[in-house]
Amino acid sequence: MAWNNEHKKKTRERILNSAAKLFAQNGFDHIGINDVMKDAGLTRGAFYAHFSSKAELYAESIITAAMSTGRKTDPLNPEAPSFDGLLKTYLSMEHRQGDLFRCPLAFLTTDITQRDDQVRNAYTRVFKGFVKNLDKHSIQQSGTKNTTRSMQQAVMLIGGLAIARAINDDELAKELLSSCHAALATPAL
Amino acid sequence: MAWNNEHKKKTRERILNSAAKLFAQNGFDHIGINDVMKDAGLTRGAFYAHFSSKAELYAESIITAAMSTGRKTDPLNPEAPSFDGLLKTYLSMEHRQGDLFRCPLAFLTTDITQRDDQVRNAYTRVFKGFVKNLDKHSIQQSGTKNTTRSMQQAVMLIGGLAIARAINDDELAKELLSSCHAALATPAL
DNA sequence: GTCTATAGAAAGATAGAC
DNA sequence: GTCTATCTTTCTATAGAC
Repeated sequence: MAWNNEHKKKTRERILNSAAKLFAQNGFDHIGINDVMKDAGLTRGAFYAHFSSKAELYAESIITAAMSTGRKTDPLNPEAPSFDGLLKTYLSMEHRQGDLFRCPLAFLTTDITQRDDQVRNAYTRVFKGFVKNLDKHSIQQSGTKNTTRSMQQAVMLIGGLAIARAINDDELAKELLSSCHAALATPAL
Repeated sequence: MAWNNEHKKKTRERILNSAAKLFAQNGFDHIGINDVMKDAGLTRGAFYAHFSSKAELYAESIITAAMSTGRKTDPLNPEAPSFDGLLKTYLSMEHRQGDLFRCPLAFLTTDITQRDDQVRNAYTRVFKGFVKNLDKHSIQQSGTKNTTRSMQQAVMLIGGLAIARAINDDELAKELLSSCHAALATPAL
């Protein structure tokens, strides 16, 4: 019984990690339950022993993806990079590519709009956490918290990356990402 | 012959307008050719007399949607609003709702990432035009052109609206939109 | 819990009548 | 050019064996 529960939990996590990766890269509609299960080393039929629907998996995978990239952005985590290190990483061409890490806030922005409340709640929760982390960085840097400024910073990061991913011109994407970096690195924002 | 060609052109435009509206509101995968044709007052089978594929229709509909909202943003158009009027309109809760107008750059940002080059080229072209219009506003206002700043402004507008549409919390969305407006109205950007 | 098999629905694209 | 009918594929979700 204890072993079974442990095994089920591990399997569930494997499914979630596969889902977080595949959904972020390809969007909800282009990934089937089959794809996720295959990536996790299982088959279709086993899915419903872990989740009740594809939408539920999607919502949970957003939280999973956010946690795996978000640990690196919490300034209270001793392993987290500096604010400028965060900017460089987040607004990099590697992040745009999405092979190693992918923030679901930027990779799934408009994908979320078409989903049910279960999914949109998950996205909203992750966005609030993202802004809260930027608030913490503000406090560390300047001693003051300014949520308006944190939201502007969030838009510049998430929006900049999302647009850089949409456009089909690598040079323009580089210029766009570095423009966003410049807006955040100077005292402007 | 002349009448037929004129009629075909009108029909094609009706299809494009329906597509621009439905795709922007619902994304590529949730709108079928059937939905578009029904909205245009026709049926499925007639579609392929006008377009060769759904992807081609999507690419063209992005240009159509951009033109219908973009005329209002070109400062060289005498009917266009002031820069601050543009900010207010673009970052409004009505635009977030999308009933009257919808900028495809913000409504389809991550949707584009999954499509073929035909579609991504259209999006990229529209984005470049958007930045160019912001450049023109800069010149009118301050006499100097600053493309880096125009890109930052574009990200704040497009990204802010896209995120406001994704989150499931009207109050937070209002706060987010007004934060973006504040960033653009002050001399900061 | 995981498998194979399948039901049932939706949608892109084509064929052929008018 | 537009219609109806259809081919074909894809995918969610369920049933039942092990």
